[in-house]
Amino acid sequence: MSVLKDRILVVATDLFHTRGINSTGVDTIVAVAGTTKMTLYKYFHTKETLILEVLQKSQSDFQNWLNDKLNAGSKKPADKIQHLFDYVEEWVNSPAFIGVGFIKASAEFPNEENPIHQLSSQQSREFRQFIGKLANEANIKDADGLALQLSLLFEGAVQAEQMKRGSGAIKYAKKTAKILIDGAIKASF
Amino acid sequence: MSVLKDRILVVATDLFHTRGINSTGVDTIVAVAGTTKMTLYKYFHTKETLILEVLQKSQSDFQNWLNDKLNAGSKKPADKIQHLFDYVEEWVNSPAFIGVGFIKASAEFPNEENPIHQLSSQQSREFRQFIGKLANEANIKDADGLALQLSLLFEGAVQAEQMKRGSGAIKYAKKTAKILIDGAIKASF
DNA sequence: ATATAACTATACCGTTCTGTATATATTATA
DNA sequence: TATAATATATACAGAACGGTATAGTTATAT
Repeated sequence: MSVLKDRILVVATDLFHTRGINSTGVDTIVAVAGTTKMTLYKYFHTKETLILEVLQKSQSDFQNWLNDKLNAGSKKPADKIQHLFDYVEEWVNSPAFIGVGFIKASAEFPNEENPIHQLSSQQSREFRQFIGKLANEANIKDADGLALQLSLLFEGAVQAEQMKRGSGAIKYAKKTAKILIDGAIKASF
Repeated sequence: MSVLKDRILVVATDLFHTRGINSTGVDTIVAVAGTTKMTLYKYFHTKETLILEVLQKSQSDFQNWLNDKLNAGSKKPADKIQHLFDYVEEWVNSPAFIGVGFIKASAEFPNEENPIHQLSSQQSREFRQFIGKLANEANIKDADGLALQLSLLFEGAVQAEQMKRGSGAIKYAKKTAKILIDGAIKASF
C-alpha cells in the first residue's frame, strides 16, 4: 500500500473519531495528511469509500491485535474466553484508544440502507460471532446467548468510555463478564 | 409552549434520529414541520440550541414515562429495580422508539468541550444515578456498582438495537440484569 | 535522455449549510 | 375597526461541502 494512501487512512481515522465523520471535510483530511485532494481522490473514489476503508482497517487492526493476545496466552479455550475482557480493558485503557468505529458510524448513519450503516452492523455481528466461537470452543451450552450478553457489555462499556474518558466503565464490564461466563460454564456441565 | 415551537421540536427529534443530527439541515426541518426558518429562529437562536432542547425534551419524556411506570407498579423498592428492565424492554420494543438521544449525540459530537457532548454526558450520568437511587432504596450494598453495570447493559442494548432493529438484544440485557440484581441483593444481606 | 507515473498547486463548479434581511399576510385582541 | 403580535414568503449572504479540471513538478526506470 502506498505510503500516502496509508497516511490518509491514518489521519482520517483519527479525525473521524475526534471530530466526528460528518464534521470532518476532505479538505481538512488532506491538509493534516500533508497532501492534496487530487491524491485522496486517486486512492478513494468518494468520501464514502474512504469512510468504509477506515472502518474496515480499524476493525481488522483490532481483531488482529486481539487474536495475537489470545494466541499468546493460555491455549485452553475456557481460559481464552475468561481473558477476553482483560485484553479489551488493556485496549480501551491504552492511550491510542479513540473509540470503536462501527459504534460511532452507526450513530452518524442511522439509515439501515446506507452502506456505512450496513458495514457497521456487519462488523458488530462479526465481533459477536467471534465471541460466540470462543464460547463454543469452551464447550459452553448457550454459546450464542453468552456471546450476545458479552457483546452488549462490550458496546455499553465503549459507549460509556466515549461519553467520559476514564469513567472506569470497562472495569465493571469485566467484573460483569466474569459473572456471566462463570454462570454459563456452570450451567454447561 | 407555542404549538409551532412544539411541532418543530417533534419533527427535529424524529429527523435527528432517522437521518442523523449533522445530516439534517434546518431547511429540511422547517419543510417537514410546515413552517419557515424565520419562525424556527424565533424560538431557537441557533441550530445548537435546537439540538440541546431536543435532547432535553427526549430525556425528560423518557424519564417521566419511566417514573409513571415504576410508580404504577409495586411500591416495594426491591420490586422496582427488578422491574426496571421490563419497562425498558417495553419502551425499546414500542413502535415509537427511535433511539436514545444522548447516545447518538455523543457519537456525533465527540469533543468533550462541545456543549452537546457535555449535555449527553450529563444525561448518561443522571440516568445512572437514577438507577443508583433505585438500588440504594432496595438496600443494595454496592448500589453505585450495580447502577454502573446496569447502565452499561442499557447502553449496550440500545446500541445493538440501533445497529439492527429487532435484534432481541434487549431480551438478553433483561436476563443479564436479573442475574446482576439477584447477585447484588444476595451479597447485601 | 526520455517516457511514465506519482504527486502538487490551484482554481473552480454546483450544492448545501447556517443564519439574516425585507416585505407581506394572517390572526387575535382591545 | 385599529393595533399589535405572529407567521409566511422569498431572496440572499458567506462559508463549507464533495468533487473535478488543468497545469506544473518531481522521482524513477528503461
